[in-house]
Formats: sequence, structure tokens, C-alpha cells
Amino acid sequence: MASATGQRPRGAGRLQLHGVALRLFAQNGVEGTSLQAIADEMGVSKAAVYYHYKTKDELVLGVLAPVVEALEAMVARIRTRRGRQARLDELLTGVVNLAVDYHEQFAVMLGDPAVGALLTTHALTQGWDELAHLVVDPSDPSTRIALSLFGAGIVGPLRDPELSKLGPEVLREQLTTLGRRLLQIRRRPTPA
Amino acid sequence: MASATGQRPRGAGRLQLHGVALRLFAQNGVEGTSLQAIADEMGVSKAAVYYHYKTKDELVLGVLAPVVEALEAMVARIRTRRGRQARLDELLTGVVNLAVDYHEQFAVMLGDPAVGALLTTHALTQGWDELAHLVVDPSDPSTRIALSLFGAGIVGPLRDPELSKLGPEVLREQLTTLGRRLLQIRRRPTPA
DNA sequence: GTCTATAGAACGATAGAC
DNA sequence: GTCTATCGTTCTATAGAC
Repeated sequence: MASATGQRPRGAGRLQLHGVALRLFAQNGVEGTSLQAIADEMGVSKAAVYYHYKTKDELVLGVLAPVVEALEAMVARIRTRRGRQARLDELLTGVVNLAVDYHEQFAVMLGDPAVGALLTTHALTQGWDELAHLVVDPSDPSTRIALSLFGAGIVGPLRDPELSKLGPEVLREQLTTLGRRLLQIRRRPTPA
Repeated sequence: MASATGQRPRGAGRLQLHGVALRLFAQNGVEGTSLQAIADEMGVSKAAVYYHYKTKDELVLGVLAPVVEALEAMVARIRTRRGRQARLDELLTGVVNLAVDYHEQFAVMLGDPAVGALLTTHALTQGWDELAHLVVDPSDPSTRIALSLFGAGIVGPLRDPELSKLGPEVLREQLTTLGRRLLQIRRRPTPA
């Protein structure tokens, strides 16, 4: 694990690569997944994987790029909101939608220690603490704890195979309800 | 990663070993922590570590043994309770206490994919699904989702350095409150 | 875009001296 | 209980042919 410039791949087989790599990363962790294992799963050689990405770090960032971009877009959307309650509501629905739509990427990004080390230089990591202070009252540890609990816990039900069988619509609704209950948000504010 | 018989170490330096290994496991993951790194951190050689444990797998299980035993004791305690509500309440307070008292072990055990692979043979893993059906109504996905969310999320605030500064008593109380809110438990039932 | 072959480093684990 | 030295394997990554 060294540097990572975020260069994007050029081929079309990159979609299959992203899919296979993401599945293995989510299952065995980033450090527990060798490029050899990815290549074997794809039925190609290790060198073929290196054609798409120069290093393993860049592969990881490439796989996670969609959710990172979506997360940045969400943060930007929150900044346009005025008032903590409106921001908190936007954060809640945004996180739920992201977690449901990208639940494997989400789990790898939040849960894998190797990814944390990779993203320390990334702008997103610095913006996270700032976001927390933007959304909840710093002198209110209770809400901060609730938010932290929700953010870390949301991947739990999505990982459970029996629960994820309920489908994205049900999970979206249930997680939103649980989030509102946890953060004590009564209703959605008037949009924009 | 192969077999693991759970042999306990014989020395006194094992406490320091457990401490150092646990800290590195929590920080960089199990697969991201080499025995060389542990040895360096302790100021000894790699072979000195192998004196305490024959394999890395056994070291991991040795480090996690206290929380695994505490978890098994908690499960046994839940079985003695009658009625879902009483069991759910026992589970809530038990998990909160375990997570606060063993928060690093808890995070490693639940979050690290390598540990999951190690514990598949363990009796605890099989008992978990049974426990879920014992505590919540199988036809009530909402509570199951809430429980899964809480179990996965509880390590979030405990990992946050700014939140863990609040101290174990505050965290215990806050997490219990949030758990009751999430699971909609009104009050503690009469004990035993 | 994929292959074979391989370099170079790090890993888990062992042997044997002290 | 700790050391040095080493074995065999696996890993990331590269070179060069097709």
C-alpha cells in the first residue's frame, strides 16, 4: 500500500473486474484478497488485472470511486441546506439511500481498516468531522452518539443475507424509520 | 489461517502480548498485522511471540477469548429468561456492557473478516442465529433489522476517539437509552 | 488485452543455541 | 523465555512475447 493517483481504467472488462473485486473485498477484506484470487475468479491471469490498474491501491480506489463520488455529492447537497434539522434530515435520507444502493462498497469503505488508511489523504475523510459539527450540535453528545451508531450500524442489516432478501424498498423504508426514531426526527422538512 | 485448538499460553508476558496484538488488530486489522509488527512493537523478536502461541490463528483466538467467553455467558443467561421482552432486555443490557467493557475485542470480533472465518467452526457462531429467533419474533422483520443495526453500530461510538472520551459510564447509559429507543423497550422487567 | 515467467519483498512458521 | 538464522510460500509488481 503506497500512493494512489486515482487513474481510471480504459477497458470494458473493468466492469467485470470491479464486480468480482468488490465481492471478494466485501467477503474476505481487502488485505485478505490477493490479486491472484481476483484473477482466478475472473478466469484470467494476474497480469491481466494489472493491465487495468497499476497497483492494488488504485484498484481499491477504482472499485470504491462510485460511492465516494456519491458521498461527496451528498455532502455538497447538505451544505446548501440551512438549519441543523434540515441538514440532519438530508443526511439521514442520503446515507440510507447510499447504503442501500451501494451496500457492498459502503461496507468495504467503512469497515475495512486497509481502506481507512487509503482514504486518510482523501478530502472526504477531513470533511467528515466538519460535517458532523455542521449537522449536529457539538454540545449534544447524545445525538452525536446516535449518528455514529446509525452510520456504523446501517451496514449490519444489509450484510445479513436473510434481511437483505426483504428487498431494497423495504430496507430503505425500515432504515429510514429506524434512523428517524434514533435521531428523534419527527417529519421531513419542506424540501428546498 | 488453518486450524485452532484454543491452547492457552503459559507465560506472564502474555498479557503484554495480548494488549499489543489487540491494539494493532483493532487499528490495522488482523490480516494487516504481521507477527513481525507485533514483535517490533513489543521490542522482542518474532520467535519470542511464537513461544506464546504456536500459530497466528491461536494468537487471535487467545486475544479474543475473554470476550467470547463473556458472550457465551450472556447467551446462557438469556436462555434462562422467559418471554421475548425479558430476553430482549437482557440481550440489550448484556451487549451494551460487553461492548463498553471489551470495545476493542468487540470491534475486531465483529468487524474483521478474518475473524469471521476463524469463528465459523466455533459454537458461538451457530448459536447466534438461534439466539436471534429466541429473542425477536421471526415474523417481525422490523425488530430484527433494528437489532442487527444496533449490534453492528454499537462499535461506532466506541471507536470514535472524541466520543469515547465521554467515559464508560456515560457511553453505557447513552447506548442503553438508544438501544431501548431503537427496539422500543419501555422499561426493565422485574429481574429473575 | 492477455499471456508466461520471474524478480524482490514480506509473510507464517521452525530449528537450535543460549 | 528470548535469540539468530533460515525454510518454504505467497504476495505485489514488472518484463516482454503474442
